[in-house]
Amino acid sequence: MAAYWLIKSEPNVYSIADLQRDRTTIWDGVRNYQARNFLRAMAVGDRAFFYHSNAKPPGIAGLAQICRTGLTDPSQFDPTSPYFDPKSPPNQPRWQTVEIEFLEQFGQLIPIDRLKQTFSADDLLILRTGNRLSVTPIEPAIGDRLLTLCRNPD
DNA sequence: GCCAACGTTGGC
DNA sequence: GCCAACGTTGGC
Repeated sequence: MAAYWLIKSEPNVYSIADLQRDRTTIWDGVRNYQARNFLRAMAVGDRAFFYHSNAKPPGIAGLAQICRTGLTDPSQFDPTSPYFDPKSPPNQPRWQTVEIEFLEQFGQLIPIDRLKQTFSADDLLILRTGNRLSVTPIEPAIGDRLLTLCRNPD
């Protein structure tokens, strides 16, 4: 049973257009244990809403699919990476992640205001004020409704 | 630029 | 283990 997730990215760092261009990417740089645990729980075939944070306006831009799981995030061992973690033991890496592939970019971005009109903070954890988790789960029924909204916003 | 809401760090 | 200080995220 494929699950839904929501992943956040600042579009000036990595956008849905970048994912479309690359087709796939390793979702590196997550350095929060709760978010990492969600990454560990992902399965191939799960779908992730791609949210643009720190954008004007912020909102859901597209959809991706998990295509590989259980990867060791290579950036934790790269001293030149902003995500370098010198405390991560090489024989027991702290940070795992997944590879995602582009599925679609929605015809228009679904701004956070629209999400708040349709869903509660219990439905979508990103709507909770002060929430900083970059990876969050979405219940199947909510995900179905959200996908319908994203594809038919008008 | 402001600030709420965390997570992390480090002294004790 | 406690907790104050600090840093970060991210909407507004």
